[in-house]
Amino acid sequence: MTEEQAGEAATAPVRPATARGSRNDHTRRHNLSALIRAVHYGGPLTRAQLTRETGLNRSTIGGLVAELAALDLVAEDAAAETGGVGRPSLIVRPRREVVALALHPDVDAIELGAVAIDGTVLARRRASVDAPPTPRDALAFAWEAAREIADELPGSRVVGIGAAVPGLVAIDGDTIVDAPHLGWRSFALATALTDALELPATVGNDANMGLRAEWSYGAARGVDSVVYLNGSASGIGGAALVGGRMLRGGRGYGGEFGHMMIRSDGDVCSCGRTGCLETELNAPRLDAVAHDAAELDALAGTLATAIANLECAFDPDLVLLGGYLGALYDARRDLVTARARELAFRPEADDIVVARAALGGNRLLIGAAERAFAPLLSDPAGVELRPLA
Amino acid sequence: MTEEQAGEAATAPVRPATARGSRNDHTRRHNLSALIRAVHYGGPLTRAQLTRETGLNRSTIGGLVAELAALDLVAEDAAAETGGVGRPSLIVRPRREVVALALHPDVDAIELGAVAIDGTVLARRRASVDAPPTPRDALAFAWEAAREIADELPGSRVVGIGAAVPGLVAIDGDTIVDAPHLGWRSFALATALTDALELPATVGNDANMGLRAEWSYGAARGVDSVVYLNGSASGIGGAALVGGRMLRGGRGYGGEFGHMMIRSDGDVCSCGRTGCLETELNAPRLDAVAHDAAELDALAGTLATAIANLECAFDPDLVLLGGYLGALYDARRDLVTARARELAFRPEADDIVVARAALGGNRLLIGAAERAFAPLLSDPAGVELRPLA
DNA sequence: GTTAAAATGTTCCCGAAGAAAACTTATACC
DNA sequence: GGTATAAGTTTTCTTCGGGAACATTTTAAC
Repeated sequence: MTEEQAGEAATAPVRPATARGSRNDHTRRHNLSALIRAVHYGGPLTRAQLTRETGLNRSTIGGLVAELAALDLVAEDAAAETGGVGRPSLIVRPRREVVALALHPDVDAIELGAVAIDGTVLARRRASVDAPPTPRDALAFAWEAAREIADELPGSRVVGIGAAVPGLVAIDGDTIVDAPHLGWRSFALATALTDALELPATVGNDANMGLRAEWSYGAARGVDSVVYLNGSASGIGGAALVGGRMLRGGRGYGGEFGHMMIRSDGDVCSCGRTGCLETELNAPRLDAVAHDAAELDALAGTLATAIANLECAFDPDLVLLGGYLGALYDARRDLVTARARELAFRPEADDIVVARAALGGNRLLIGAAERAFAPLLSDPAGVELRPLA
Repeated sequence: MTEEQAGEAATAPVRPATARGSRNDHTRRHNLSALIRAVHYGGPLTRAQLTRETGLNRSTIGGLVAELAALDLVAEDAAAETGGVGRPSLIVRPRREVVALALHPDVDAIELGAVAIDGTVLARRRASVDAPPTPRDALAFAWEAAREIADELPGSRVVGIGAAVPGLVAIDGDTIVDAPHLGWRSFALATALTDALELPATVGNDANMGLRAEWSYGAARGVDSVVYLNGSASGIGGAALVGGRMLRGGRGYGGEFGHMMIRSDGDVCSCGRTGCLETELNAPRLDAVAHDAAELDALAGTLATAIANLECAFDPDLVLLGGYLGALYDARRDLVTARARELAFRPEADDIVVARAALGGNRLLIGAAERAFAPLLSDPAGVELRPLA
């Protein structure tokens, strides 16, 4: 409701997705959402800060915070230290009892975590596997790990479960269309998780989840125009934030930068095409040339070419690199940046910012949990939480 | 305010651009905006249709339409033909007296048009030029043509002027950073237009304007995930709609697909890089091979490669081709589509839809006018219209 | 120590906005 | 001409946030 003046936003709203009119209570929902989001992303904040940040009247803030407190989503503490003159403002903090579960099945391990609404990972279970897990394996592990975590975190209330999967996930947030490294095809994981755990479930691509986490709590915090490239055992995952929104595309397959053509006379990729970024610049190849400076430079150049191409398409404020691409970038930081700026089409190429992803092994758990939290953040009063048990 | 549940939208909202709270009158503005948008894009609609479309109560619709009518933005007519039983609903239509001016300076001509709020081009003036016009030329022409058009359209009220420029335009919608074919650099065209015509002015890249027009009234109508490629005398312009929003990027340079690398061993481009799409597939080269079927096939293949790459990045619902790329597509329709599907990374590649842009010579005028209308559409009661005189 | 100033929380009242119900009007169908 | 139906109109009601007045809590000045 406040997105009208997109003067300098990275995207300009054109037509509303739906031309729905708005009723009065939408305003309330929007404002509750703004408050819970503020403390979700910004940590504990005083009511005075919330007043300034939202522009709402302090009497209104009082009412809204009271509602969030009644929902047991936030708690109010007296300020420990008083900043200055005047009555100290109450501190509103998100309650860590409010959690989301996050699942990450990958080729070598399955992981489940409980992430609090303030973004901290409260508990996690991990099982290494010799062969890629089947969906059944993942569901069984999720069920057992969830019970263990429930014992570990008594009194928690869970909003749902999010899963980050290395593969193509349909726009419905349910169906895994194709996860080649896991060998999963056309599996409705969210439905299966809901059946198994009796929780709302959402599934997403791992790169999207990673970028979401970095944007919420990591190196892309608050940056609304980001291109993300992550190198992992399952290839190169890509994602983009366009005007503060995740690029998803019509079917959910947007952001697959690992299969953009980077070299027209390149090698044949596992996907059947030639010269994909993922084929020209992958983990085995990187390992092979680890001690050959010249060849490492060449791979860094390939990365720079990819960055320049993505700059051309997205003009992002930040290019974020994770996994082995982050490692390559660290090894050849100046070369990558300089070459990307050299190859970039746009003027002011010195503004190009490349950085390494910040969140470590918690990234995908946090990202998946963010997806699970989304409905609660959009409509704090309309989502039912379930005791974690 | 109604974009919360992005369940199946092409983008998922993550954090609000600003966490601003909302006051009560925002609701009114939002609903007025929804109504004026509905008739702007959808043409005359009955009040009953508006009721259904917005979900608002019919008493509310009555009040809102009355306000829009008092602002002289819409008029209400009795229904000519009654659809069925019951009292006939009044027809709400946008008033053609409400216009925007649109300017399009290009290498071979300057054009100015007046576009009504229903999207019809009411008047236009065009001046062919031998050499690319200077900004001063464009301003002088705009001033004179605006006076002529004012005489032609007495009683009109104008919301502002939009300009579509072949080149890089800064995110501020004012500065032309670099328009190489015009030879314009670092020129604040919007400011200059406002000074000259005493009207609010906005400037945008021609490809963005073209896609905006096609999305509003053309081949991309209502499709929220679109990639657009337009071939013209000034090269290949690109634009993308991501989740219903124009991809702009951090500085406004997003969507420059004409300079994405399409061939690593390609020719040197005017931008200094090699293998840019614009260099591999341009108008002179197309003309040269017009009668050589094999070579034309090769160029169509290049186009298909570009489409496949963009599919990979954006997963759009539609790839729209304009200018000479539209002509090439028409000449090799099956080949382009088939090859793009073959080269595409994503599954269900048969879903890939390529189409030719629909709006003809009015496209850029309509798109530029859309930009000028934007503030009015967002806040119908808050924008002042000036008599066109 | 007392007092003033400042900043914030709290309470109560107000206007604005849309919903809903009741009433009115206009059309089709019999 | 009577009736059903759909929509416009008017009136009343609820909800929401804003704002003023008052209460509370701290710092700073004397």
